[in-house]
Amino acid sequence: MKAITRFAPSPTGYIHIGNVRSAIYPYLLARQTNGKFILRIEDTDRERFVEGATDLILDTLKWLGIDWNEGPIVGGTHGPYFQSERKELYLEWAKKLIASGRAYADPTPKEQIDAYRNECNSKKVPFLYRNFRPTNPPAWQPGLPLRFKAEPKDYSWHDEVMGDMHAGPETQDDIIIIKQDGFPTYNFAHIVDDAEMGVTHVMRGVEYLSSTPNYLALYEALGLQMPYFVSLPHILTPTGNKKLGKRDGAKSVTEYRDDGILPEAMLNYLACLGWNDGSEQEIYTKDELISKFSLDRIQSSGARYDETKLLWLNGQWIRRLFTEQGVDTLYDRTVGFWPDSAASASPEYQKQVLSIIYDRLKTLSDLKTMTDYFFRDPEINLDLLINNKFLKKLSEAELESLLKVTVSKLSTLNSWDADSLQNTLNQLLSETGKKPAELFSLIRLSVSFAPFSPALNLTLETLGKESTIFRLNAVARAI
RNA sequence: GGCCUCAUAGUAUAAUGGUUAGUACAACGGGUUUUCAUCCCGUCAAUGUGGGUUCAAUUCCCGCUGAGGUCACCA
Repeated sequence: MKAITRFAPSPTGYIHIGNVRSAIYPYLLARQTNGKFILRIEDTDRERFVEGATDLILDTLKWLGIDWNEGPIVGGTHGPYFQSERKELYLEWAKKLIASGRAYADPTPKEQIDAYRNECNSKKVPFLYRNFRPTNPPAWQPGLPLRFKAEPKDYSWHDEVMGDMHAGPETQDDIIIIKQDGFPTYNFAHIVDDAEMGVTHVMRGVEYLSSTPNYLALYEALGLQMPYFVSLPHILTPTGNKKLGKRDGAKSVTEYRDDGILPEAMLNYLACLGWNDGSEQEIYTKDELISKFSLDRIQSSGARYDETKLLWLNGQWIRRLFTEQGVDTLYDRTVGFWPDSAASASPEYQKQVLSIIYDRLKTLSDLKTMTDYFFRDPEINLDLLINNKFLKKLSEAELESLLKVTVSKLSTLNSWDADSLQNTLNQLLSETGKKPAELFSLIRLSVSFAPFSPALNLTLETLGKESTIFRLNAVARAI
C-alpha cells in the first residue's frame, strides 16, 4: 500500500529534537511504500505565528535530507499548503456540519465559559462544554465561534503503535471548529486537510491520543474515511521524565549542524530512538532506514534523549564518510569548521590535515581546536614540556641536546615521507637510547604544543621539513 | 482531580510461557612502540512492586507505585 503521510508543523519557531521525529517517521514510511510525503504549514494561530519560522522548518528538513512531494516551494495538486490560505475550504466543510445540525454558533462570552469551567473545577467534576450548550444559538455568521455538536458514545479504534484503543462518551465534547477570528482550529483543519490531501497515515505525537475520540466523531459527522492512526511516543529530557520541549533546553536541530554534527548521524540517531528493526545493527544510512522501517516496531514507551550516543554515531559517520567516500566528500562537509589560521591554507593542505586527523573527530567543530598548529607556529609553552609526565625526569640540558640531535638528524633526511620519517625516528631512538615515550613526546609537543595529535611521523610529514625544523630549533633556543 | 498511555542495566534497546536475559553507548581495566582518538579484548550493570493463572512468568491477568500525556477560540 502506498502511504501518503505528512508533517504538519506550525510556524511558531525552530524545529527541535523533541519534534523532528514526527517528520522522520512519516517520511520513511512514504518513501518505503513509494507513496507521498506532504509538508503542510499549520499557521492558523496568528498570535503564535513567528515570522521566518517556515524557513527554519524548510531548512531543517533539507539539512536532514527529508524532501517532500507536495508542500511549500514544490507545490502540488492539493495546495495551497499553508492553512491560512485554505480558509474557504474549511468554511465549506463547516457549513456541511451546520446543515446537518452538527455544528452551532456559540455566542457565549469567554468570561461565562470560564465561569462554567471554574464551577466544575470547584465541584471536582469534569468540565464538558456540552453540558452548558446555549439554548437558542443564533445562526452562524463570521465573527462567531462555531462549535461541533457532540453526540457522545463509545469508540473503539486501532492505533498502529498503541494497539487497540477504547474511549467512553466522557471523552467527547463540543469542541470549537472555527474560531472567532474566522480561522479553523487544529482540531478541525487537520481533519479536513488530511482528507482533502488523501493522507493515509496520520502520524503525530501521543499527546493527540486523548483527543482522538473527538476526531473520530468529526470524521463520522463529515462522512470521511478514517486514516490509520500512528501515535509516536515522546522524546523525554535526559534527566527528568518530561516531554522534551524548548523550555527544557531542547536545541534546534540546525544548531547541531552548527556544532558539527552530520545530518546522517542525526537522522540515524533520531530514527533509532524509539524504533529498531530487531537486529543488532547500529549504523543505518537513510536508504537502509527507508527499507527497514516498520510501524509495528515503533516503541510504545518514551525514550530519553541522550547526546552521548549521538556523539558516538557522529564519530562513526565521520569515519565512514572518509573511508567509504574519500577525503573530498568529508572535506566538503568541513567548510566553516576550520580554525581562522587555516584561512590562507590551500584546500590540498587542509585535506592532508583532515586525512590524518579525521579519526579523532567527534564533531566537525573539533577541527577548530585540534588543527590550529598545522596552520601556524604554536606559541611555545615550556611548562607543557617540563611538566609532561614523561619529560619531567629529564634535565633541561638533556631536552635541549635531544632536540639538537633530532634537528641535525632530520636535516639530513632527503625524502620527507611517513615511512622515511618513521625509520629516522627509530634510528634516533636507538642512537639516543631514549624511550619512545620520552623522545616522541618531546618532538610531538615541540612542534604542536597541543594536548594530542596524530601519529608523530604523519604529523611531521604534513608539517613539512622546513616547518618541523624551524619549530624544533625555536624550542631548543627557548629552553 | 477525571480520562489515557507507558514501565528490561546509567542510557537506547533485543528476546522467550522454560535461556548463563543478548547487543550498543557510557563507565572501568587492558592491548595496538609518545599523546588524544580509532581499532581490538575484558569487567561492572537490568526484567519497579504485590498478588494471581501456570509444572514454569521478565513475558498473560489484576492491584499498587512511579513516570508521561491530556482536559484551550494552542497545535
